[in-house]
Amino acid sequence: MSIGELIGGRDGLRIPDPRQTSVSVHTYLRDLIISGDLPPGTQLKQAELARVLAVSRTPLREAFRMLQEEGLISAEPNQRSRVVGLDAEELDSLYAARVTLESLGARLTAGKLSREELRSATAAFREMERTYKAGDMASWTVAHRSFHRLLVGRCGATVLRTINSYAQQSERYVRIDQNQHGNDFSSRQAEHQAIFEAVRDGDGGAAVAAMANHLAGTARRVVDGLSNRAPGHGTPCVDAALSLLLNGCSTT
Amino acid sequence: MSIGELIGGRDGLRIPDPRQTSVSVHTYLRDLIISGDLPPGTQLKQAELARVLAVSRTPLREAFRMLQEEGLISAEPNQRSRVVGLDAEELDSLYAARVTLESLGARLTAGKLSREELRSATAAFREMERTYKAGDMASWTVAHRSFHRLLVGRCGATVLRTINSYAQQSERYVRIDQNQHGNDFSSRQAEHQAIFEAVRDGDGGAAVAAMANHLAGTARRVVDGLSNRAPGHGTPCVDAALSLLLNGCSTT
DNA sequence: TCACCCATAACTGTATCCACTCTGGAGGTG
DNA sequence: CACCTCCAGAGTGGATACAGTTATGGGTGA
Repeated sequence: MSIGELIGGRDGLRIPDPRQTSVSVHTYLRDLIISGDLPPGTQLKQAELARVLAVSRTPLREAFRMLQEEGLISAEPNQRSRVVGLDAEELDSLYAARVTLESLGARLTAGKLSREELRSATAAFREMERTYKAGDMASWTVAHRSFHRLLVGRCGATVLRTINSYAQQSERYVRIDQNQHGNDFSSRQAEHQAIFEAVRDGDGGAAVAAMANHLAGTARRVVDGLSNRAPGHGTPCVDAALSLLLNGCSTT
Repeated sequence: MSIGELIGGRDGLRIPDPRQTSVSVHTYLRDLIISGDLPPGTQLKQAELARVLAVSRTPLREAFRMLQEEGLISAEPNQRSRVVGLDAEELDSLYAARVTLESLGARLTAGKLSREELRSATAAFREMERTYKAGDMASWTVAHRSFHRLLVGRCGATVLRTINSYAQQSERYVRIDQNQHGNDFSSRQAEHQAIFEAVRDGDGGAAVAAMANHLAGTARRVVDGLSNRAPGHGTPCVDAALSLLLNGCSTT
């Protein structure tokens, strides 16, 4: 399957600022990978992509380097880059780190959000309900992303970047989750509400517990879904992280 | 201060594989930044750097994009890139994440190292003692890095990449720590030993406790050292992370 | 002394060229 | 028929030149 065919139905590349074409290309390709339009294993040929996107190879190669640094594509010398896929094991450890980091982020953020930020979080929460009921999952994803980002907003720029990167990585597989378990929305929304209230009220412990349980639940469903086609092996890493966050290191 | 002068005393750029000049340039520049030879705020001019390193701008710009993705340099359109510096607050949150992630890594690795890996860790441990007594801090850093990496070796490729990135970021500031507190080597080495034994014996809880305490101690010294020139504000993020790892989320 | 302006320098993107490497198929060999 | 070798074409990586745009810094005038 050629790249031109794969992205044929999508919106084309937008370059709002011609001074940073490589950034636009990077964002565009990242979205293609995260959305699943470029499935794992897809070969990315520089010349073909440059022709399809109507940019030269120079900014394209810079975008490749950024994607490579994020772990989304592979890059071996003189070999075509490929979209990287995660197996169940890797996804388990990724989610374990995500559970841990976002829980820490929620704890560091608890009680520190401004009135303005709290209002934004509430708005995102309501937007999630609205878009879900309307079946507009694309907008739901945007609101969901914004909601989670606000609730870990005080953990420093570097850590925030990592959390975003992990969220993007795992978002590729959440799509599976959404399709398979589309009807337990209300319980997930209740989890979101619990996180929000704990962070709003400055209860760091509750924020950690709520965030950890929420993400661990997602992780279990996603990894299970991925394992349907392969031998399932559970989520040992996520379980370890969850136990660590809830009970501390005393319980081995 | 020009770049030529800053790196004049150092070894030049080595390009072992001419097929990946950009990777060599990336590694070289990263080392320069981490070592402090390029202090925060240093302007990086593409043309000048390309001339000094005897490479063209193409691989140089790819290296810049990778450094930017790692948060080591800033990149605004049509502006010179600058080496990014961390303030005490950002360093605190970075270390909080590092404490959390590496403790998780140690837990996931506990009891899973092969005999070969355990031997390598022991060798690195002894090398740290030898090089420290010999005053060869460059070699000590290499051994120390290797030691820490081995003890979190089973936490998945993505997380391992993050841990490495964080370690590099903070390594820039540990140098200060080494100079100021060079004489408590024995206690730090005891901490290293405690981590090693817990991981070797498969005691996940002890591994977490040992790793968390070790890194938190380093964090406090480093942040304190950084705050000498600025108003000190302690390490609230690291303290929160440490409490979370040791006691779980029940204690707020 | 300070504010402003302009020439210079620097960055970005594009295009093109060349060297090197890898891939995949044709053809030969056992 | 399976396997190997070899080679042409495709692909990547790097160097260089050029155009357009912007920041910078020093000189000038108030």
